Amino acid sequence: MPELPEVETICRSLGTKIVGQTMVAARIKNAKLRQPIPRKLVKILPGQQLHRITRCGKYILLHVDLGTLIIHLGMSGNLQIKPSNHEIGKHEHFNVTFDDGLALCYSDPRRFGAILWTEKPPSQHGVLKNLGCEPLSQEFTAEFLWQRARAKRCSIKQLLMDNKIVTGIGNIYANEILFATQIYPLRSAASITKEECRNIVKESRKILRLAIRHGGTTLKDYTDGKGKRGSFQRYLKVYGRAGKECTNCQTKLAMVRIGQRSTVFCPRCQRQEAAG
DNA sequence: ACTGGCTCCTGAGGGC
DNA sequence: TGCCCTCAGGAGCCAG
Repeated sequence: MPELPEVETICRSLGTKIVGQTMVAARIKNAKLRQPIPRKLVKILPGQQLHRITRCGKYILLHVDLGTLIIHLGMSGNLQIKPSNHEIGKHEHFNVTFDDGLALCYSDPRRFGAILWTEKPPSQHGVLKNLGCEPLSQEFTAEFLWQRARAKRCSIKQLLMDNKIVTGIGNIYANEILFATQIYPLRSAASITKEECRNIVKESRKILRLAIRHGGTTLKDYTDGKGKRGSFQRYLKVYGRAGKECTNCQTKLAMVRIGQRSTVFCPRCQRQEAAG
């Protein structure tokens, strides 16, 4: 489901409700996710206070007394706050209840997500230690992107979706960023100029920030921690619009598959050869 | 060391 | 109505 703006939105919506609360119980209904949910969580979480909720790429980190819960939502995962006596949903594989009568519930129909536990600094955990830079951080610069891109043989779109280089950009936002920068998605990453990198960095920040401000993109069932839908889907210019008119030049938008993912672009605005 | 392709899983939607 | 096929917001793994 979620890319950076959706994960960020979820973190913000959860924080106001449960940070500072103490866990009283943890339940695992179906441990079978991408990696099994550690059974020991049922024993070790009760009694621990939730201190902070942070985000690392598309990972959500719940910092408690003795360690950190690392949560990934995969394609269809969701985290929501519900009353602790709520009816357990069909795909609600895990939940934690707090001392004030609320529960944090993890649902994931496709079970591509993950719930992990570490007692070390989370940045040392295998899923986090190799993550690239945050696109909204100062570290993400034209120079950084250009240096990484020139050494790669993949397309620019795959580069943007490579979490070891930049974290948090998935298929929707990669499509939107390339449209905004008028770059043909199949262009080789190595052919992207420093000026184009500057533009990619600028537009990435702009699009991701705007998406966060609108609570993320709800295509089907994504909601934040309080069950509220996002509205950034209204601003999507290419994703999900194959065959429709380009908002810029009215040319019919085209679709190709890159690395098994649908890629929508404007054949006129995002020309294969450099403009000019 | 890279790269592309496959895979995990469920559900929705289209065509027949 | 129902069956079959395709597609879906992610990312780890493996062969080449």
